[in-house]
Amino acid sequence: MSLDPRFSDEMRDRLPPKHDARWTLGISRRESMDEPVEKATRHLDLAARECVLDEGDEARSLYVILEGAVMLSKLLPDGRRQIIELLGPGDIFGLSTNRLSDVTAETVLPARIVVYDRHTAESSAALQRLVSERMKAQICALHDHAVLLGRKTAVERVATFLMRLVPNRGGAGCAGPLSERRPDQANVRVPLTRQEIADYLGLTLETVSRAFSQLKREGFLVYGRHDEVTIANVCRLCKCTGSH
Amino acid sequence: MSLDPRFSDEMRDRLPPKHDARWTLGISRRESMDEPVEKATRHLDLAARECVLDEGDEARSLYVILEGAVMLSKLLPDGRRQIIELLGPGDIFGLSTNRLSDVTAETVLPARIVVYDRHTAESSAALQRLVSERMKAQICALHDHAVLLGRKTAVERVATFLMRLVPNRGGAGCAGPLSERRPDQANVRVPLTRQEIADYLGLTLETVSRAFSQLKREGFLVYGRHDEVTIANVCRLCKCTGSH
DNA sequence: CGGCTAGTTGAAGACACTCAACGAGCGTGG
DNA sequence: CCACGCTCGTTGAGTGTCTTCAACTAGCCG
Repeated sequence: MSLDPRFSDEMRDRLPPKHDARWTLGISRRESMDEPVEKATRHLDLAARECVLDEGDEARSLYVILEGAVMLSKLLPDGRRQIIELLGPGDIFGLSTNRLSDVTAETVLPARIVVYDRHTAESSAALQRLVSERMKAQICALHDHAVLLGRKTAVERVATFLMRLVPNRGGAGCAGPLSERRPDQANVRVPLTRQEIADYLGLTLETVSRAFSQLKREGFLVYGRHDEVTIANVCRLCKCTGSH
Repeated sequence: MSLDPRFSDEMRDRLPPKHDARWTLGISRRESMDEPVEKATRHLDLAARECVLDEGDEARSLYVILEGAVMLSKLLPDGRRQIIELLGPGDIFGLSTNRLSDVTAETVLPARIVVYDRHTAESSAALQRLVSERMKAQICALHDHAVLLGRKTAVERVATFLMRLVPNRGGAGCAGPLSERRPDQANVRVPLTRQEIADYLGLTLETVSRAFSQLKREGFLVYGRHDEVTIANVCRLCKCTGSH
C-alpha cells in the first residue's frame, strides 16, 4: 500500500482523467473545502487555464477556492513573468490594499470558486476568520518561496516544488516515512507545463527540464504516463531541497 | 524646495546622526505610528541589530512597530540567508499559523515596538483591523519581491531597492517628479550593509557593490558621507528597476 | 600605530540562460 | 489511414551573468 490510497497505483488507472477534484495540487493539503455559510455573490465553475482576474482589474471581492487550483502571477512590462503563488482548496485571493488587483489569477486545474463582495466578506465573522487564517498561511508560504527564489539552486528549486505536490510531507507537519520496510514512494501529478514551473521557480523552461532529467537520471523520479511522476523515495528527495 | 523637507540638503547636515526616528527605511511611507489604544503586554525599545524573535521561537504575540525598522529573515541549514521583508512603522510581525515563528526578526534601526498577547490581539476590533490591513499590504510587498527575486537582474534589483528608500515614489501612489524645472533629486540613507542588501536581494555582497558602482559610474547616484546616497534623478532611476 | 570591519575591484570559474535542433504526443483534415 | 501542423518536452553547444576567491583601501577605535 502506498502512502495515500488516493495515489495508489491500483486506483490511478481507474480515476477519471482530469476533471477529478481528487487531483489538486496537494498544496493546501486537502481535496476540497466546504462552502462557507454566507450567501455568495457568485459561483464560478471553471475549466483549467481560465483567467479569473487580471493584474490591474478592479478587485472588490473575496474569492474562495472550493476545489481545484489557481495560480497568481505578475508580469513585467517586457514580458518576464513570475508565478507568485499556487493556491488550492480553502485558499483565498482577490484582496488588495487599494481596490485594484496586484496579480493575475488563472486556474491551473478545473476549479470551483465562490465570490463574496467586499461588504459580505467584511461583515461575516466566519469569513473574517477564514481570511485571517489563510493570509497568515499565505505569508508563510511566500516567506518560504522567497528563500527558494533568492537562495536555492535549480535542482533544489525543482525538488522543493515536487515535495509540495506530495500531500502531508515536507512541510512543518511532515508525517515522515510511513513504514521502515516499505519504500517511501509517492505518485504525484504535475499539472503545470515546464514553462509554468519555470515561471514559478524563477528559472527557464530548459533549466527546469534539465533538473527533472537529472533527478530522473539519478533515480529520484520515474516518469509515468501523461503528467504523472513517481517519487522513488520522498525522504531522499526531501534532502535535495536544501531545506533539510 | 526638494521633494520632502525631511530630506532636503539644507536640513540634512543639521540632523542628529543615527538615532533619529525620522530616518526610517521609507518603506511604510510614514515616520512613526500612534500606539493602538489597547493595553500592550510589553514595550520594547531596541537599538539597531537587536534580535526580537528567532526562527523557531514560540510566537504567541503580535508585534507592532511604532518607530524604526525591522528585518525578517530565514536561514537554510548550510547558512545561506534570505532577508524576507523590511518592515517599518505600522507594520506587524510575529503571527504564524502554528505557534512557532517561521522567521527571525531583527532591528535594522533603533526601534520602538509594542507587543500584544494573542488573546488581546484577537479580541480587539481595532487591532484586528490593523492586522488585516497590514497583512494585505505585506502580501502585496511579498508579491513584488517575488518578481524581483525570480526575474530581475542585479542592477534592476538594486535600483528597485533604492527606489523603496525614497518616500512617496516608485510605488502605486508615486507622486511623479514634483516640478519640471527642479532636478528630481532625493537623498536617502541606506542603513543596511552590503551583505544585508545582498541577502535581501538574493545576490552576493560583491554583486551588490558592483551594481552600486555601476549606478554611480553612470551618474544615477552620488555617494554622500556615511551611508547617505543622493539619487540624481528619481524618475530616471525608476526606469532601471525593470518595473516601468 | 595596529587591528578590525565594511566596501571596492579584479580575475577566474560555475551555473543558468540563449539559441537551436529534434522528438513525442495529439488533433485535424485530406 | 497517414500526413501535417501544433504544442510541449528534451538535449546540445555556446554565451553571459553572477559567484567565488582574493587582494587592497578607507574609516574607526583602542
